[in-house]
Amino acid sequence: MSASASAESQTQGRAGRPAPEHTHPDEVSLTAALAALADPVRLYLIRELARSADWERTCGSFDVPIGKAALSHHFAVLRGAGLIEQRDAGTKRANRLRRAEFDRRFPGLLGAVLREGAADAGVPSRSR
Amino acid sequence: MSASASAESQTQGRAGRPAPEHTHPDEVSLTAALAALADPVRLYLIRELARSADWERTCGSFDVPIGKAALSHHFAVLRGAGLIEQRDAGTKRANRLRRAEFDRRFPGLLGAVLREGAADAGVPSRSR
DNA sequence: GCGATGGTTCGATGATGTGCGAACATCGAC
DNA sequence: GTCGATGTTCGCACATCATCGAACCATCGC
Repeated sequence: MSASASAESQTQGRAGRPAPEHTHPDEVSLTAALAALADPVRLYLIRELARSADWERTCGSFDVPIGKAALSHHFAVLRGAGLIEQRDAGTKRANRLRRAEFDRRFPGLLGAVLREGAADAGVPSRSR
Repeated sequence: MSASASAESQTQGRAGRPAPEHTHPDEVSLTAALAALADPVRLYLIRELARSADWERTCGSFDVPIGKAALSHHFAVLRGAGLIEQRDAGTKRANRLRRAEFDRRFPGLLGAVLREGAADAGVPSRSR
């Protein structure tokens, strides 16, 4: 960090919170992207985010049968795969699906995954 | 190759060999499909099979830096994900990518994965 | 028959992933 | 300042996965 506080702009750069590290889809390997998508919980999160407007959903607004710790981990994985962007909003954390960027990096991939309707849809079950 | 006039059936239903169990793409969950694709070795196999004609490549014809046991395992995974079909050909085992069937089940998925060119392409490295 | 080739199966092993609970940090509200 | 809500981080347990070497089995060619 430099002397003058930089970029306190739209992303609501507050001090204190780790200020989530983001990975751009361009820096993500196909294997990593597929691995990030190959999980029922994360798939569900992606699907829900795709149905919602940007920044509409906070991390806690998802009905998943896991604890906070595990959920936080899943969001970190999605972030690391360039699939979502996060922004601090007060005490909560808002999310957005990086559809355009991810689509440019992996054309058709997200579309194919989201097109898959009812099969794996719904709240993921407890069994892996 | 056509010299073998055993003519039991083309899928070679012989006794002895396990006669590889196949899973149709229709019975595969999206999660399972993605998990099967989310591995450098398997991704390489799929890519190579996509470049080759049906039944052209045998299991041992791939240049991968792993032992036979691991390779056999990977083929089993691909089979279980409905991605490939295998047929016994004498002492070898021939493979084919189930492109059409898989495409009907997951439209665009294989295309998106194969479209991804040089990034993860080539012989997979030793590091997972 | 015999041996060589090509794959599969069987443990074992190390790595990775997913889950939890507890402790901690930050923010908004009072 | 204190409290409650929201997430993150830290071990830790447990399951799954990828890999290996060795044993095994079926087939082909001789």
